[in-house]
Amino acid sequence: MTPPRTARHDRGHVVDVALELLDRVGLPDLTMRRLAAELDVQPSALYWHVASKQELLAAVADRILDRTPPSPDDGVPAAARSIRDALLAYRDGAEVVMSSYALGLGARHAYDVLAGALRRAGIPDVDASAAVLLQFVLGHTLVVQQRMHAESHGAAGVDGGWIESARSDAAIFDHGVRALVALPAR
Amino acid sequence: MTPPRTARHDRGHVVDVALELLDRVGLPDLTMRRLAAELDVQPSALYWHVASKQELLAAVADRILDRTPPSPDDGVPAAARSIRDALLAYRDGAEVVMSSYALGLGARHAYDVLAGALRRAGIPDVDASAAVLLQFVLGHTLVVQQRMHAESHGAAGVDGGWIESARSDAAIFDHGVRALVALPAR
DNA sequence: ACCTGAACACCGTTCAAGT
DNA sequence: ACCTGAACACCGTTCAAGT
Repeated sequence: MTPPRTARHDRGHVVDVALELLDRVGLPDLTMRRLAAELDVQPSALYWHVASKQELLAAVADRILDRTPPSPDDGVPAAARSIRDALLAYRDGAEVVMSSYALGLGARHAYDVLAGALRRAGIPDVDASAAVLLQFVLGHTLVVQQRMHAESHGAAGVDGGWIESARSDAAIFDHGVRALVALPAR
Repeated sequence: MTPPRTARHDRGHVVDVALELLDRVGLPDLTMRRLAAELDVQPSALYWHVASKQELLAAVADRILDRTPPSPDDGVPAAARSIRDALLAYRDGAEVVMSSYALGLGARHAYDVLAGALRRAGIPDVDASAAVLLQFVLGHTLVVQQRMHAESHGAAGVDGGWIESARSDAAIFDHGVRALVALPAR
Protein backbone atom coordinates (compact mmCIF):
# COMPACT_ATOMS: atom_id res chain seq x y z
CA MET A 1 0.00 0.00 0.00
CA THR A 2 2.97 2.28 0.39
CA PRO A 3 3.31 4.55 -2.58
CA PRO A 4 6.23 3.31 -4.68
CA ARG A 5 8.63 5.61 -2.94
CA THR A 6 11.45 3.52 -4.36
CA ALA A 7 10.24 3.12 -7.93
CA ARG A 8 13.65 4.10 -9.21
CA HIS A 9 14.72 2.90 -12.59
CA ASP A 10 17.81 1.53 -14.27
CA ARG A 11 19.04 1.94 -17.80
CA GLY A 12 17.60 -1.33 -19.03
CA HIS A 13 14.16 -0.39 -17.85
CA VAL A 14 14.37 3.03 -19.48
CA VAL A 15 15.23 1.42 -22.82
CA ASP A 16 12.42 -1.11 -22.42
CA VAL A 17 9.86 1.60 -21.87
CA ALA A 18 11.27 3.65 -24.73
CA LEU A 19 10.84 0.71 -27.10
CA GLU A 20 7.30 0.12 -25.94
CA LEU A 21 6.51 3.83 -26.30
CA LEU A 22 8.03 3.88 -29.79
CA ASP A 23 5.74 1.10 -30.88
CA ARG A 24 2.72 2.83 -29.39
CA VAL A 25 3.19 6.45 -30.52
CA GLY A 26 5.81 6.39 -33.29
CA LEU A 27 9.22 8.04 -33.58
CA PRO A 28 8.05 11.67 -33.96
CA ASP A 29 6.18 11.45 -30.65
CA LEU A 30 8.91 9.58 -28.80
CA THR A 31 10.25 12.61 -26.95
CA MET A 32 12.38 12.68 -23.84
CA ARG A 33 9.63 14.56 -22.03
CA ARG A 34 7.00 12.05 -23.00
CA LEU A 35 9.22 9.14 -22.01
CA ALA A 36 9.88 10.80 -18.68
CA ALA A 37 6.15 11.18 -18.08
CA GLU A 38 5.70 7.49 -18.87
CA LEU A 39 8.26 6.69 -16.17
CA ASP A 40 6.71 9.16 -13.70
CA VAL A 41 9.90 11.12 -13.56
CA GLN A 42 11.18 14.57 -14.52
CA PRO A 43 12.78 14.84 -17.99
CA SER A 44 16.14 15.66 -16.49
CA ALA A 45 16.17 12.34 -14.65
CA LEU A 46 16.62 10.51 -17.95
CA TYR A 47 20.09 11.96 -18.31
CA TRP A 48 21.25 9.96 -15.36
CA HIS A 49 20.63 6.74 -17.34
CA VAL A 50 21.47 7.92 -20.82
CA ALA A 51 23.87 10.52 -22.20
CA SER A 52 21.61 11.82 -24.94
CA LYS A 53 18.53 11.04 -26.97
CA GLN A 54 20.74 9.75 -29.77
CA GLU A 55 22.35 7.23 -27.42
CA LEU A 56 18.92 6.19 -26.20
CA LEU A 57 17.78 5.55 -29.78
CA ALA A 58 20.92 3.54 -30.49
CA ALA A 59 20.11 1.33 -27.51
CA VAL A 60 16.54 0.96 -28.75
CA ALA A 61 17.87 0.01 -32.20
CA ASP A 62 20.02 -2.69 -30.63
CA ARG A 63 17.01 -4.08 -28.79
CA ILE A 64 15.03 -4.22 -32.02
CA LEU A 65 17.66 -6.25 -33.83
CA ASP A 66 19.23 -8.24 -31.03
CA ARG A 67 16.60 -10.89 -30.88
CA THR A 68 17.14 -11.87 -34.52
CA PRO A 69 17.87 -15.58 -34.30
CA PRO A 70 21.33 -16.69 -35.45
CA SER A 71 19.54 -18.48 -38.29
CA PRO A 72 20.84 -22.01 -37.73
CA ASP A 73 20.78 -23.26 -41.27
CA ASP A 74 17.73 -22.07 -43.11
CA GLY A 75 19.64 -20.29 -45.80
CA VAL A 76 20.24 -16.71 -46.79
CA PRO A 77 16.67 -15.76 -47.71
CA ALA A 78 15.46 -16.87 -44.28
CA ALA A 79 18.14 -14.78 -42.60
CA ALA A 80 17.20 -11.73 -44.63
CA ARG A 81 13.54 -12.25 -43.83
CA SER A 82 14.19 -12.55 -40.11
CA ILE A 83 15.95 -9.19 -40.14
CA ARG A 84 13.18 -7.58 -42.13
CA ASP A 85 10.64 -9.01 -39.70
CA ALA A 86 12.55 -7.67 -36.71
CA LEU A 87 12.47 -4.19 -38.25
CA LEU A 88 8.77 -4.48 -39.03
CA ALA A 89 7.91 -5.74 -35.56
CA TYR A 90 8.06 -2.22 -34.08
CA ARG A 91 6.60 0.97 -35.44
CA ASP A 92 9.30 3.00 -37.24
CA GLY A 93 11.77 0.20 -36.49
CA ALA A 94 13.69 0.60 -39.75
CA GLU A 95 14.00 4.36 -39.32
CA VAL A 96 15.33 4.03 -35.78
CA VAL A 97 17.93 1.47 -36.86
CA MET A 98 18.93 3.54 -39.86
CA SER A 99 19.32 6.73 -37.86
CA SER A 100 21.59 5.09 -35.33
CA TYR A 101 23.54 3.35 -38.09
CA ALA A 102 25.76 6.42 -38.16
CA LEU A 103 27.14 5.52 -34.74
CA GLY A 104 28.46 2.25 -36.10
CA LEU A 105 26.26 0.25 -33.76
CA GLY A 106 22.80 -1.20 -34.15
CA ALA A 107 23.06 -2.86 -37.51
CA ARG A 108 26.22 -4.72 -36.57
CA HIS A 109 24.36 -7.78 -35.40
CA ALA A 110 22.22 -7.82 -38.55
CA TYR A 111 25.34 -7.68 -40.68
CA ASP A 112 26.79 -10.64 -38.80
CA VAL A 113 23.64 -12.69 -39.23
CA LEU A 114 23.69 -12.14 -42.99
CA ALA A 115 27.42 -12.73 -43.29
CA GLY A 116 27.09 -16.00 -41.38
CA ALA A 117 24.30 -17.25 -43.59
CA LEU A 118 26.24 -16.33 -46.72
CA ARG A 119 29.33 -18.13 -45.48
CA ARG A 120 27.38 -21.29 -44.69
CA ALA A 121 25.84 -21.13 -48.16
CA GLY A 122 29.31 -21.12 -49.65
CA ILE A 123 28.83 -17.81 -51.38
CA PRO A 124 32.11 -16.07 -52.22
CA ASP A 125 33.01 -12.53 -51.24
CA VAL A 126 30.93 -12.60 -48.08
CA ASP A 127 31.75 -9.06 -46.98
CA ALA A 128 30.54 -7.32 -50.11
CA SER A 129 27.47 -9.52 -50.41
CA ALA A 130 26.47 -8.95 -46.80
CA ALA A 131 26.81 -5.19 -47.24
CA VAL A 132 24.68 -5.21 -50.39
CA LEU A 133 22.05 -7.41 -48.78
CA LEU A 134 21.85 -5.29 -45.65
CA GLN A 135 21.49 -2.12 -47.69
CA PHE A 136 18.67 -3.66 -49.68
CA VAL A 137 16.87 -4.95 -46.59
CA LEU A 138 17.10 -1.55 -44.91
CA GLY A 139 15.96 0.32 -48.02
CA HIS A 140 13.07 -2.04 -48.69
CA THR A 141 11.81 -2.00 -45.11
CA LEU A 142 12.16 1.75 -44.82
CA VAL A 143 10.03 2.18 -47.94
CA VAL A 144 7.39 -0.25 -46.74
CA GLN A 145 7.17 1.33 -43.31
CA GLN A 146 7.12 4.83 -44.76
CA ARG A 147 4.14 3.83 -46.88
CA MET A 148 2.35 2.59 -43.75
CA HIS A 149 2.75 6.09 -42.36
CA ALA A 150 1.30 7.64 -45.47
CA GLU A 151 -1.67 5.31 -45.61
CA SER A 152 -2.63 5.64 -41.97
CA HIS A 153 -2.10 9.38 -42.09
CA GLY A 154 -4.61 9.75 -44.88
CA ALA A 155 -3.15 11.82 -47.70
CA ALA A 156 -1.44 8.98 -49.56
CA GLY A 157 -1.17 7.95 -53.15
CA VAL A 158 -2.90 11.05 -54.40
CA ASP A 159 -2.20 10.54 -58.04
CA GLY A 160 -2.82 6.91 -58.76
CA GLY A 161 -0.60 4.77 -56.62
CA TRP A 162 2.54 3.93 -58.57
CA ILE A 163 3.97 3.50 -55.11
CA GLU A 164 2.30 0.20 -54.47
CA SER A 165 3.74 -1.90 -57.20
CA ALA A 166 2.14 -4.71 -59.10
CA ARG A 167 3.41 -7.37 -56.73
CA SER A 168 3.11 -7.57 -53.00
CA ASP A 169 5.93 -6.35 -50.81
CA ALA A 170 6.85 -9.88 -49.80
CA ALA A 171 7.28 -10.94 -53.42
CA ILE A 172 9.35 -7.85 -54.19
CA PHE A 173 11.52 -8.58 -51.20
CA ASP A 174 12.07 -12.21 -52.11
CA HIS A 175 12.87 -11.23 -55.66
CA GLY A 176 15.54 -8.81 -54.48
CA VAL A 177 17.13 -11.24 -52.06
CA ARG A 178 17.18 -14.06 -54.56
CA ALA A 179 18.82 -11.88 -57.18
CA LEU A 180 21.46 -10.61 -54.77
CA VAL A 181 22.54 -14.05 -53.60
CA ALA A 182 22.41 -15.61 -57.06
CA LEU A 183 25.18 -13.52 -58.57
CA PRO A 184 28.62 -13.93 -57.02
CA ALA A 185 30.46 -10.69 -56.49
CA ARG A 186 32.98 -11.35 -59.22
CA MET B 1 20.90 52.37 -53.03
CA THR B 2 17.30 52.03 -51.97
CA PRO B 3 16.93 49.24 -49.45
CA PRO B 4 15.25 46.30 -51.17
CA ARG B 5 11.84 47.39 -50.02
CA THR B 6 10.33 44.95 -52.52
CA ALA B 7 12.50 41.91 -51.90
CA ARG B 8 9.44 39.74 -51.66
CA HIS B 9 9.76 36.09 -52.48
CA ASP B 10 7.84 33.44 -54.33
CA ARG B 11 7.56 29.73 -53.66
CA GLY B 12 10.23 28.75 -56.14
CA HIS B 13 12.75 31.02 -54.50
CA VAL B 14 11.90 29.71 -51.03
CA VAL B 15 12.54 26.15 -52.19
CA ASP B 16 15.79 27.19 -53.88
CA VAL B 17 17.11 28.76 -50.72
CA ALA B 18 15.95 25.78 -48.65
CA LEU B 19 17.93 23.42 -50.89
CA GLU B 20 21.02 25.58 -50.69
CA LEU B 21 20.66 25.82 -46.92
CA LEU B 22 20.21 22.06 -46.64
CA ASP B 23 23.47 21.49 -48.46
CA ARG B 24 25.26 24.00 -46.27
CA VAL B 25 24.01 23.11 -42.77
CA GLY B 26 22.39 19.67 -43.06
CA LEU B 27 18.86 18.46 -42.36
CA PRO B 28 18.90 18.80 -38.55
CA ASP B 29 19.74 22.50 -38.84
CA LEU B 30 17.35 23.22 -41.68
CA THR B 31 14.66 24.81 -39.52
CA MET B 32 11.85 27.08 -40.59
CA ARG B 33 13.25 29.80 -38.40
CA ARG B 34 16.73 29.53 -39.86
CA LEU B 35 15.35 29.50 -43.40
CA ALA B 36 13.30 32.58 -42.62
CA ALA B 37 16.40 34.36 -41.34
CA GLU B 38 18.19 33.43 -44.56
CA LEU B 39 15.38 35.10 -46.50
CA ASP B 40 15.33 38.14 -44.18
CA VAL B 41 11.78 37.42 -43.23
CA GLN B 42 9.79 36.43 -40.17
CA PRO B 43 9.20 32.67 -39.70
CA SER B 44 5.47 33.08 -40.11
CA ALA B 45 6.00 34.53 -43.60
CA LEU B 46 7.07 31.09 -44.87
CA TYR B 47 3.57 29.79 -44.37
CA TRP B 48 2.33 32.04 -47.12
CA HIS B 49 4.45 30.07 -49.63
CA VAL B 50 4.27 26.62 -48.12
CA ALA B 51 1.64 24.79 -46.09
CA SER B 52 4.04 23.04 -43.73
CA LYS B 53 7.64 22.03 -43.28
CA GLN B 54 6.80 18.57 -44.59
CA GLU B 55 5.50 20.06 -47.83
CA LEU B 56 8.62 22.20 -48.10
CA LEU B 57 10.82 19.14 -47.74
CA ALA B 58 8.82 17.30 -50.38
CA ALA B 59 9.43 20.19 -52.78
CA VAL B 60 13.12 20.10 -51.93
CA ALA B 61 13.15 16.34 -52.57
CA ASP B 62 11.62 16.90 -55.99
CA ARG B 63 14.30 19.47 -56.81
CA ILE B 64 17.02 17.02 -55.82
CA LEU B 65 15.73 14.30 -58.11
CA ASP B 66 14.18 16.24 -60.94
CA ARG B 67 17.37 17.00 -62.77
CA THR B 68 18.19 13.31 -63.18
CA PRO B 69 18.62 12.97 -66.95
CA PRO B 70 16.16 10.66 -68.73
CA SER B 71 19.13 8.40 -69.45
CA PRO B 72 18.93 8.22 -73.24
CA ASP B 73 20.31 4.77 -73.78
CA ASP B 74 23.20 4.09 -71.47
CA GLY B 75 21.62 1.10 -69.85
CA VAL B 76 20.22 0.32 -66.44
CA PRO B 77 23.42 0.64 -64.39
CA ALA B 78 23.94 4.17 -65.73
CA ALA B 79 20.38 5.12 -64.80
CA ALA B 80 20.84 3.77 -61.29
CA ARG B 81 24.12 5.62 -60.92
CA SER B 82 22.60 8.90 -62.04
CA ILE B 83 19.94 8.62 -59.34
CA ARG B 84 22.51 7.77 -56.70
CA ASP B 85 24.61 10.73 -57.80
CA ALA B 86 21.64 13.07 -57.58
CA LEU B 87 21.04 11.94 -54.00
CA LEU B 88 24.70 12.34 -53.12
CA ALA B 89 24.93 15.79 -54.69
CA TYR B 90 23.29 17.44 -51.68
CA ARG B 91 23.98 16.90 -48.01
CA ASP B 92 21.37 14.54 -46.51
CA GLY B 93 19.80 14.23 -49.95
CA ALA B 94 18.83 10.58 -49.52
CA GLU B 95 17.24 11.21 -46.13
CA VAL B 96 15.17 14.10 -47.44
CA VAL B 97 13.91 12.05 -50.37
CA MET B 98 13.17 9.08 -48.15
CA SER B 99 11.25 11.12 -45.61
CA SER B 100 9.02 12.65 -48.23
CA TYR B 101 8.56 9.29 -49.92
CA ALA B 102 5.59 8.80 -47.62
CA LEU B 103 3.70 11.52 -49.45
CA GLY B 104 3.91 9.52 -52.67
CA LEU B 105 5.89 12.27 -54.37
CA GLY B 106 9.58 12.85 -54.74
CA ALA B 107 10.79 9.44 -55.77
CA ARG B 108 8.24 9.17 -58.55
CA HIS B 109 10.58 10.58 -61.15
CA ALA B 110 13.38 8.29 -60.05
CA TYR B 111 11.09 5.30 -60.38
CA ASP B 112 10.19 6.36 -63.92
CA VAL B 113 13.83 6.76 -64.92
CA LEU B 114 14.60 3.25 -63.73
CA ALA B 115 11.50 1.73 -65.27
CA GLY B 116 12.29 3.35 -68.61
CA ALA B 117 15.83 2.02 -68.63
CA LEU B 118 14.62 -1.46 -67.72
CA ARG B 119 12.05 -1.42 -70.49
CA ARG B 120 14.61 -0.33 -73.09
CA ALA B 121 16.90 -3.11 -71.92
CA GLY B 122 14.15 -5.61 -72.57
CA ILE B 123 14.01 -6.80 -68.99
CA PRO B 124 10.72 -8.47 -68.08
CA ASP B 125 8.51 -7.53 -65.15
CA VAL B 126 9.55 -3.89 -65.22
CA ASP B 127 7.39 -2.78 -62.30
CA ALA B 128 8.80 -5.21 -59.76
CA SER B 129 12.37 -4.73 -60.95
CA ALA B 130 12.12 -0.95 -60.80
CA ALA B 131 10.75 -1.13 -57.25
CA VAL B 132 13.54 -3.44 -56.12
CA LEU B 133 16.20 -1.30 -57.77
CA LEU B 134 14.88 1.91 -56.28
CA GLN B 135 14.75 0.38 -52.82
CA PHE B 136 18.34 -0.75 -53.13
CA VAL B 137 19.55 2.62 -54.43
CA LEU B 138 17.82 4.44 -51.58
CA GLY B 139 19.11 2.03 -48.94
CA HIS B 140 22.65 2.10 -50.25
CA THR B 141 22.83 5.87 -50.52
CA LEU B 142 21.25 6.36 -47.12
CA VAL B 143 23.90 4.12 -45.57
CA VAL B 144 26.74 5.87 -47.36
CA GLN B 145 25.50 9.33 -46.42
CA GLN B 146 24.85 8.29 -42.83
CA ARG B 147 28.43 7.13 -42.60
CA MET B 148 29.61 10.53 -43.84
CA HIS B 149 27.76 12.04 -40.89
CA ALA B 150 29.45 9.69 -38.47
CA GLU B 151 32.92 10.28 -39.83
CA SER B 152 32.69 14.06 -39.92
CA HIS B 153 31.09 14.10 -36.50
CA GLY B 154 34.01 12.29 -34.95
CA ALA B 155 32.79 9.33 -32.92
CA ALA B 156 32.67 6.80 -35.74
CA GLY B 157 33.78 3.23 -36.15
CA VAL B 158 34.66 2.83 -32.52
CA ASP B 159 35.14 -0.90 -32.56
CA GLY B 160 37.07 -1.66 -35.66
CA GLY B 161 35.15 -0.54 -38.70
CA TRP B 162 33.09 -3.43 -39.99
CA ILE B 163 30.95 -0.65 -41.39
CA GLU B 164 33.31 0.16 -44.19
CA SER B 165 33.38 -3.07 -46.07
CA ALA B 166 36.23 -4.59 -47.95
CA ARG B 167 35.28 -2.99 -51.25
CA SER B 168 34.63 0.62 -51.98
CA ASP B 169 31.09 1.92 -52.00
CA ALA B 170 31.07 2.28 -55.77
CA ALA B 171 32.01 -1.36 -56.23
CA ILE B 172 29.36 -2.46 -53.74
CA PHE B 173 26.80 -0.38 -55.56
CA ASP B 174 27.68 -1.74 -58.98
CA HIS B 175 27.63 -5.27 -57.63
CA GLY B 176 24.11 -4.76 -56.31
CA VAL B 177 22.77 -3.18 -59.45
CA ARG B 178 24.30 -5.82 -61.70
CA ALA B 179 22.82 -8.61 -59.61
CA LEU B 180 19.38 -7.06 -59.56
CA VAL B 181 19.16 -6.61 -63.33
CA ALA B 182 20.71 -9.97 -64.13
CA LEU B 183 17.95 -12.07 -62.66
CA PRO B 184 14.53 -11.72 -64.25
CA ALA B 185 11.68 -11.51 -61.79
CA ARG B 186 10.33 -14.95 -62.67
C1' DA C 1 -0.02 39.46 -52.65
C1' DC C 2 3.14 39.13 -49.16
C1' DC C 3 4.69 40.13 -44.64
C1' DT C 4 4.96 41.46 -39.28
C1' DG C 5 4.19 40.71 -34.26
C1' DA C 6 2.81 38.18 -30.85
C1' DA C 7 1.49 34.23 -29.04
C1' DC C 8 0.81 28.85 -28.17
C1' DA C 9 2.37 24.54 -27.17
C1' DC C 10 6.07 22.33 -27.41
C1' DC C 11 11.45 20.53 -27.79
C1' DG C 12 16.61 18.54 -25.82
C1' DT C 13 19.86 19.50 -22.37
C1' DT C 14 22.40 21.36 -18.16
C1' DC C 15 23.11 21.84 -13.46
C1' DA C 16 22.74 22.90 -8.74
C1' DA C 17 20.43 20.86 -5.12
C1' DG C 18 17.92 17.33 -2.70
C1' DT C 19 17.43 12.21 -0.54
C1' DA D 1 22.58 6.12 -6.74
C1' DC D 2 18.87 8.40 -8.50
C1' DC D 3 15.89 12.26 -8.79
C1' DT D 4 13.75 17.36 -8.59
C1' DG D 5 13.29 22.28 -9.99
C1' DA D 6 14.40 25.70 -12.62
C1' DA D 7 16.37 27.49 -16.31
C1' DC D 8 18.47 28.06 -21.36
C1' DA D 9 18.11 28.14 -26.03
C1' DC D 10 15.52 26.53 -29.10
C1' DC D 11 11.32 24.32 -32.19
C1' DG D 12 6.71 24.37 -35.85
C1' DT D 13 2.52 26.68 -36.45
C1' DT D 14 -1.53 30.02 -36.14
C1' DC D 15 -3.64 34.27 -36.73
C1' DA D 16 -4.93 38.95 -36.49
C1' DA D 17 -3.17 42.90 -38.43
C1' DG D 18 -0.47 45.66 -41.51
C1' DT D 19 1.02 47.44 -46.60
